[in-house]
Amino acid sequence: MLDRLGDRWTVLVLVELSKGTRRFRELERAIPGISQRMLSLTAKRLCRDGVVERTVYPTTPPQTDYRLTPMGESLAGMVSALADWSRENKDAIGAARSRWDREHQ
Amino acid sequence: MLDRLGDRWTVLVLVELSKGTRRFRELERAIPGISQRMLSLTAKRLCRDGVVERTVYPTTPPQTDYRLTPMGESLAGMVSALADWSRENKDAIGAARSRWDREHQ
DNA sequence: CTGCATCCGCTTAGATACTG
DNA sequence: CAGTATCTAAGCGGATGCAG
Repeated sequence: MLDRLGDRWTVLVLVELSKGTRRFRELERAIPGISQRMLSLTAKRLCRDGVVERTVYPTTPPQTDYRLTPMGESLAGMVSALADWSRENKDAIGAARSRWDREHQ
Repeated sequence: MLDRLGDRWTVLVLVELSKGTRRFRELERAIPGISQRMLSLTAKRLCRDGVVERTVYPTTPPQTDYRLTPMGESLAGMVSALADWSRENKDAIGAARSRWDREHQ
């Protein structure tokens, strides 16, 4: 299950959806660098896992809303905590890497 | 920073080290399926990031102890929480996948 | 707008063999 | 025991084109 979190985009999608319901294009714009393909794949997998729910409105142009399920909310909470941790320890990790790289030439 | 957590083995190594100091072989045995190569690479990266510390005893045969740094402890705490979550929601996710697969044939 | 299909290059993991 | 070196195969992600 944790494998999914390593998909590079999954965490970013979860964090964005934790802020509220988003459409496909909104997610794409909110996540710099993600391609349509990866957003589509990531969203599909999250839907399959039952942490994200998709609602399609058959309008023209079509519209699709993505939002977290209750299970997704709880997961996003933990992921956000991890994201906070990484921000807080960003400098310490950078320093550790610099030291390591210097000592190992 | 979160990228590292997606390395598939990183989480397992962190969880194992959260139980206490471990030697190379102990980690290898405790993590089914990991190869020497991946354990070596994973451990090295964690050392570089400053979350794991390595102590080498120049005995024969050689011995190396791995243990979490204080920063590593805090990270391992969050990772363990995620691991617990995945265990608790394992069934729900499995059910969601089965339902999804059935509906999407 | 919201995707899926295809092709392709690159990274990565795994297997294996070898060193100190 | 504690790694490193090399090779190979698979998977992932990006770009592009097309469809509803």
